[in-house]
Amino acid sequence: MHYPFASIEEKWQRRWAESEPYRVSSDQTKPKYYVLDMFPYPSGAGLHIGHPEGYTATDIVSRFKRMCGFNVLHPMGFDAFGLPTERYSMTTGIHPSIATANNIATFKRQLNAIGFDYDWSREVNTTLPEYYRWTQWMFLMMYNSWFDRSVGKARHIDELPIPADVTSAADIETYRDAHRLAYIAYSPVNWCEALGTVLANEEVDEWKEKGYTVERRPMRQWMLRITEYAERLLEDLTLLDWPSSTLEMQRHWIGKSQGAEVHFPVQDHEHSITVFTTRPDTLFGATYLVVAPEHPIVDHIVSEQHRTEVMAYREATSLKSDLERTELSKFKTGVFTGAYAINPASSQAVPVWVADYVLAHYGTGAIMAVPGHDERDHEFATSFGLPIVQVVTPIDGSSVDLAAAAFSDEGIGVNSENAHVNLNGLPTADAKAAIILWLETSGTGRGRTQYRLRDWLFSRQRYWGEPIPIMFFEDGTKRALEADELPLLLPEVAEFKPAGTGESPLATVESWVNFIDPKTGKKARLETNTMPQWAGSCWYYLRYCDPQNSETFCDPDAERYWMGSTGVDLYVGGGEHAVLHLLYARFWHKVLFDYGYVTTPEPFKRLFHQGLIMGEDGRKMSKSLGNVVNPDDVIHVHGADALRLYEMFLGPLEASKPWNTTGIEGVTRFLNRAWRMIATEDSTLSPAVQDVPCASDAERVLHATIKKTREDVEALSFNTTIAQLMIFVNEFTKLDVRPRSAMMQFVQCLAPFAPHITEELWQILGGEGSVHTSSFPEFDASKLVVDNVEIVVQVSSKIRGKIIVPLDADAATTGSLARQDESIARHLDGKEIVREVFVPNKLINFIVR
RNA sequence: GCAAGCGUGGCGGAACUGGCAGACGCACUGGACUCAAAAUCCAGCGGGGUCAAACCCGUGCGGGUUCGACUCCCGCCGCUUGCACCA
Repeated sequence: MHYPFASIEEKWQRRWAESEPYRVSSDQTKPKYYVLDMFPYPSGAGLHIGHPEGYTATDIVSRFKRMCGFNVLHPMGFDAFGLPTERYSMTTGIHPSIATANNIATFKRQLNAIGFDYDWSREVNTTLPEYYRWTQWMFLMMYNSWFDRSVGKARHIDELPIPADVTSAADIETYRDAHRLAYIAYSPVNWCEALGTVLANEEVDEWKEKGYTVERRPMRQWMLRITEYAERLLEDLTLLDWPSSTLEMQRHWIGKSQGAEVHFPVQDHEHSITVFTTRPDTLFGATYLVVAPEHPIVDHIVSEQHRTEVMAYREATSLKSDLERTELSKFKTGVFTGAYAINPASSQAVPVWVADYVLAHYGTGAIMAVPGHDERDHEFATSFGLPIVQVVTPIDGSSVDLAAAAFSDEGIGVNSENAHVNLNGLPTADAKAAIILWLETSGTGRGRTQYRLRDWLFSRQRYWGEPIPIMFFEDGTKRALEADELPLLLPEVAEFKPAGTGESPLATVESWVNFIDPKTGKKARLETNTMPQWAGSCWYYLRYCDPQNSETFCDPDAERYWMGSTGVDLYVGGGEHAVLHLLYARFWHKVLFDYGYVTTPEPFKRLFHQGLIMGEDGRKMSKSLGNVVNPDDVIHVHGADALRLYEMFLGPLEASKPWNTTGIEGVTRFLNRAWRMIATEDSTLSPAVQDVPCASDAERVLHATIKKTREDVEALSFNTTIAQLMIFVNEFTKLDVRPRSAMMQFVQCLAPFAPHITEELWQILGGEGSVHTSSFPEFDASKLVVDNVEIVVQVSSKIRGKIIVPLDADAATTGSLARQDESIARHLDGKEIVREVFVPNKLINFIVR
């Protein structure tokens, strides 16, 4: 006999839609709690079973916090720009905005069917002009900013000091452009000549498999200067209550390393090659240099004799994907340029090579190779017969065979001496300091901190994204739109095919691209690149605080209230966003912070990643494996409350765990038992429920349940909360007469988990108003205290019995009671007790000989 | 290769700060109810051992610390995730 979940859920969802009990209050006198989900990309496939996991978790927390007296913000929205929709439109001809609207409608229907408490009046949709207007506004904020390293923060571009020798208007603009946080650069992209388009990284493999050629080609791109924030992004990680693995990943992604740059003059040229190294102490062992194939100096220094070979190598490199350049190439390749550079420490002439194991975008794009003390250089030197010199020896004085392998540990300097500096005998740390001092005094280099983090390639050659609000005039100058000219709308088009020139489909919309600028009267052409999908999600959490505002992205009062002191109190989402989204959003937030638009240096105080729900076979759910579970089906058979409860009961929120179809019957059974504990089959109050006081044993279970629910919900440990609620039902079902007040408090504990059945039971019990706006029950610690406790008795650390003693009995009392126990007496018989270990209310241990 | 995390019954998982391993649920077994089945209720359910008990073994493997280790330390093995020539 099932409780009537279908009619109950339908009824309450309808009532909630009408009465809006979850409408966010603007009452700022109450303490706020901001709990946020990572908003979904509304794909055509609808909700999958993984979505409700994190969403149920935040829904439970939001309902719990509301019942605890907080003003709760628990919003939802859609991150709807993106490639899949654009590709769908290319094949179907349906406009992306139509497809997006349809998909969002499906998502909302499905989300509402699960009974989430979103206030839909605060919904955001990144593709609506009222929203992306502010995304563009923030882009312009960065465009109009430079990073003042002396104070470590962004300032308006007008405040950028212009050097005295920069005088012409054009030069000043060029100088400013070189400092803007949003700037144009020529950056390599995946270009496919046959398709006439730029491909996203994730598309490259797909097209290569189909036989297309994809090359890395530098193209004009917008970049965001996130690297200026590297140090702050790294340091402020300490302010966060995040999973340690995510913090570690962000640290690694930022990749701070200390070292030095060293200038190597090139023989018979004016040029010198600057390298970055983290082991400047090995400078005397640098026997050759390697520059990245893309390094501009190659053109200048390559000898005639080697030019053909070097250029061919460079060409071959551009055809390799990043993957082929790294993982798949087992052997290092490279070619000699014919040029030699002077090692400033040893004064030796060393050959300059080009090799793709050196990355153009890291450090200076050139390295000094120390094959004796670096594995990669060793491998390369061995392949090409380059000399290997030892300049570091192990601390323990043992000898190493550098012909066989590099010695890359720290150690003691050897063979490292010239007229001015001597590293011999110095431990690595001291040697580093000594050589950096010499580099700086001799002008051949300097100490330097390097970050692995790269500037953010911020443009996409796509239609379905935010247009970049910049226009270019025929005279080569450009103008950014003013705030009052936003939003710059996407034009309505019927074709989404790329322009064929590497530009976005927007380039083909003549009426949009070319126009007369009303402010200057000049003929202008709009930027045709659009922003990447990450853009909209960089600030959506701020828009939820004040979603309808047409004057500003978020009213300062609303921002201060909802984001003040902690930022978002709890942010739940998949671990796949551990680096990019969370790093980008932190970056934007810091720029906003520099201008005082936001109150906190960090947007998300506490972060939690829900684990993956796997298929019943333990493998990742996927259509091709046929192991996908559809939430609509589960709701149809078991109800939304059972779905919610089961997803939370499956295991710890952060763990990945397999779905189990019979498992959900367990929670269904629990809900049925809870129903029968309180109500009859006719949905009236069970005659067993009466206005009687609680017996003390039952009362202890009740208070333990309240305590456990309060504590475990805070800790997001929902599976153990549910286990306790099950214990409650098991205990109280045994009673022939069940106190009404205990039943009501139980219903309140269950309410955040199963909002529909509890609302109905609350009504049956005669509760006032909605259970979800009632006050969460308090527990009384004195009701948890027991008179007697069971104590474990061990003899020589082996459990030999259990005894009941009064609470807080002392060692003497416990010891004598224990000795009276028959089994204990037998084990102690004829033995000498050499020691007694006593833990109050837990155990007593007799150590015997 | 580097980094982080995880290994507990047939299964999902619990176990505070080192103190009764296996809460809760699934599956399974037996019983009650039923003409029968479903549903429901009751009981059992790590392995060995015993008529029953006593007792022995048991948290990936090997060692260590401790009166006492799932928990702490060292070394392996396996799995998951992320990064991947970052000089």
